[in-house]
Amino acid sequence: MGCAAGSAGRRVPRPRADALRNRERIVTAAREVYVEYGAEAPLDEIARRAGIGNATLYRHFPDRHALVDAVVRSVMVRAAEQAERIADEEPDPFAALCRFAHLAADERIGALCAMLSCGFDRNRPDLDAERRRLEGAVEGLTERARRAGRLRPDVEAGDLMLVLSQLSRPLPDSGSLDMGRFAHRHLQLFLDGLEAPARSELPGSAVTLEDLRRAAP
Amino acid sequence: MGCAAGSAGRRVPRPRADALRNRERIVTAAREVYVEYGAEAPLDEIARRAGIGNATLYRHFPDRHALVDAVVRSVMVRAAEQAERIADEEPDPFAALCRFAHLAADERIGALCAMLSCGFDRNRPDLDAERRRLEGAVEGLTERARRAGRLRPDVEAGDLMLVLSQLSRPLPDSGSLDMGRFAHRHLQLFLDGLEAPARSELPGSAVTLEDLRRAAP
Amino acid sequence: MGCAAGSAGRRVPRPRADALRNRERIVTAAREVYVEYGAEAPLDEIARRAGIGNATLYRHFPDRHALVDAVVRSVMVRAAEQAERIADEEPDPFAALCRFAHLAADERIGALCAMLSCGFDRNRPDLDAERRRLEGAVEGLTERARRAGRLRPDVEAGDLMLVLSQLSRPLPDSGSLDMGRFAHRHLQLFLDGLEAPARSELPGSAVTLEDLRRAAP
Amino acid sequence: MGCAAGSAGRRVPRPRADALRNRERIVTAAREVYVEYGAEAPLDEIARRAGIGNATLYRHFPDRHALVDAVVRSVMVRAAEQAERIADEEPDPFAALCRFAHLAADERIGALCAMLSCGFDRNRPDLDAERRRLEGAVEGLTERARRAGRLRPDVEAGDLMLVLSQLSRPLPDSGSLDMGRFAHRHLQLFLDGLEAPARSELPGSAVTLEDLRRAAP
DNA sequence: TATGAATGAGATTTCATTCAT
DNA sequence: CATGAATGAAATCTCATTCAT
Repeated sequence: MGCAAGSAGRRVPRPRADALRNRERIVTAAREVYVEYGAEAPLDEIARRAGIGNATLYRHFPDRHALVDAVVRSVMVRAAEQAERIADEEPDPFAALCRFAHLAADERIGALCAMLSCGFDRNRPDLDAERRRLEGAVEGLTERARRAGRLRPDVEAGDLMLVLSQLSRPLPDSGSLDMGRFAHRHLQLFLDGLEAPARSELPGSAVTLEDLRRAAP
Repeated sequence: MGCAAGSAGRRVPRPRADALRNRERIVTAAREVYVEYGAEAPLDEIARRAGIGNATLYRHFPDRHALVDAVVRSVMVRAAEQAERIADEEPDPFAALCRFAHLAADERIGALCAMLSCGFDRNRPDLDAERRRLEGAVEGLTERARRAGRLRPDVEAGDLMLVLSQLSRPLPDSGSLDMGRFAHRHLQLFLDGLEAPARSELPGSAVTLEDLRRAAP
Repeated sequence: MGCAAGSAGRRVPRPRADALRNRERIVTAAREVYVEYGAEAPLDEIARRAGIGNATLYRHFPDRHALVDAVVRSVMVRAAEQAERIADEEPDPFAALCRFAHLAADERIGALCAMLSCGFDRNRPDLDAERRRLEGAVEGLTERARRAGRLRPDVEAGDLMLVLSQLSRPLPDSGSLDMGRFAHRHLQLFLDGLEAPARSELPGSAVTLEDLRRAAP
Repeated sequence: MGCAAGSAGRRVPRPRADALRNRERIVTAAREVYVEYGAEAPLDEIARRAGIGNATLYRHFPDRHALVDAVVRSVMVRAAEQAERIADEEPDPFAALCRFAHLAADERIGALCAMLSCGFDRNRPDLDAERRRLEGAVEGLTERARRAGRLRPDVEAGDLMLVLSQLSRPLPDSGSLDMGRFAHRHLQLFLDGLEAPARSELPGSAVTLEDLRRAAP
């Protein structure tokens, strides 16, 4: 069957190759720039870094929100892919959780949490699929660890995701400071605590992914 | 005769009472606004909130940096005071650490960590006194807990301060989300881990306050 | 001899059917959009409304001016056709004038007067034929009424055309206001005055179509 | 009694002289530019013409709407003043109406009708006073003429205002065309018709000022 | 001294027009 | 020939900082 004229006469013209490439370059540049400058980064800087005119950026993403959406989506997908891969490869349930956490930190998930938090907005049903995929993968990892008795029972996947994001967030203007070094250290410290038996009753209730989902602006 | 007009023509005018009050109001307003808007808050908004003209703000603080300095100094002092008070009042070394951490989170120390990180800038010797006072107080608390065997020995005061700041940072635009709830929960989770025996070797070396001091932009 | 494939290699390709249809759709869409948005309407909106790509629009009309020309030409032709038809059908000379005026108002001739005024530009000899046809038709109507003593003798066809355009121009952003209602009312009021005997000497001299012709930018 | 500390301790600092002067210059420049360019005139052009920086314009008028409001208010006041003065000076009721109409045309009331139509917006209660003043003055003139039997009884003040605005509107881009000449001519033609006895029943009902008031975007 | 006002530099966004598929 | 994409120039608006009262 031909890939093109499948269904009725509708015109769904396949996106042009160069446009796709540009779109990709914009999202990549945006992720870098967001990590570097924060979410307030000037769009012109993103366009410059992507090597395109600023108006081209607006053709692909009608406003700054749409670009953030795209970056969030891409980050979610990458994180989900890693979670799924690790679930397949790593036999030890807690080690799997740890590997995922450190990899996600390397993915700059914390630097992008400004945007990620938007991604959990219930008003963005267009991110639903990606969100559910990521949630499912992370919940799979935590559930497995919990069943194996390797995770404090009062801790949820949402707790992990939020702490992970916060601990790996760059300090604003922390030019020369290598946050990565701190992030991995503190993440491991935190993970160690997750495996140890509970010592105190935690204040508040567990943070579920549903909580994060309700959190958006 | 006022205390000012000591020698002949020299002018060492004691700051007027209203000027002092204005200065105070500006710093208070700035702290609120920074917590609310982030460090990019428009200076006019701060002036408005303080109930003064914008030019008055510039008379007291020649540029945006000077104002941040003042806010940082005030936050440092408040945190140091609490640390010192708790050290006096709380007999249990680990409980003292915990109480300090939660109180500091309530002080929005995380919301202000953008500015705090500036405060550790080596180029601001005018913050030296306050910084040393805060460092001393927190190191006192951690040292006491460590000696009592209630703190993982591979953890430093700087680790605590940094994690504390990160975990209590508000999510950007987290409108309806009550970060306080999460902050205290995750802080406690982290503190529980600090008390438990080490389960893994932490990556990187301990974060000392000296490290943070070197981190500034 | 066929008109097309006359000599050897010359290319005088008869316009393709679809190209003609596209051209027609563009002009129709442009007229609608101009009435709706004014002459500043984005060309992309016109292309969208016509259901074609924007570059196609440029193929047919090299610049915004050319498109306006085409719309003006089409409006002129429609108005001329009506004037000619009414001249044939309506025995009463003044009633003919009135019917033409009200019909032209319904044609949105006022909404398009921005462009019509361009149409009288002497620099557009390509509109000459259409302009002369419209002028001829309207002058025929006024001349007949004047000869029958039903029209103030100091009034010219150009006066009528200009007043007609002005009175039926939509107010900018007059969202809910039904200009049609006002236009027809005030047009009739004006026409009543045209039939009545002169009460005062009019300032200025009569507006001839030649005047309008010289008016363009 | 001092002019300042009249009532309680409220601070209503008298606007500075230079600011007032600037405000005045902006409004004047805006009126000119609107007449010339239409309501879409670039704000930078207005600022340039007023001889101030563009940001100063924004200090006085937070957005383009606020500036239009100010221009509308000023035009309304000038027109009302003229109507009142003429009512006092001109003994002949119909001549008074005519003088007002021609003067208002000279005031470029038609060129500004884009903005005037906004001025009749019911959502701008801040224009209420000026609007009522103008309405009152014009209704006074028409009522007097009607009572004297010098005005078609089926015509209202609103009809006059609207026709007056439309007939004196400049053609878009009518660079070299002297609209003033046409405006006065056609206005007089229309006014002649208003004094003559009715020849036909007008379509629609009279346009009251209330109608215009309801017309806004 | 305190203040409202002024300002230029920069950010976001739109649009007519050109380019490449 | 038709089209989506690209683009620079311009318009609106914001804000840190300086100026004048």
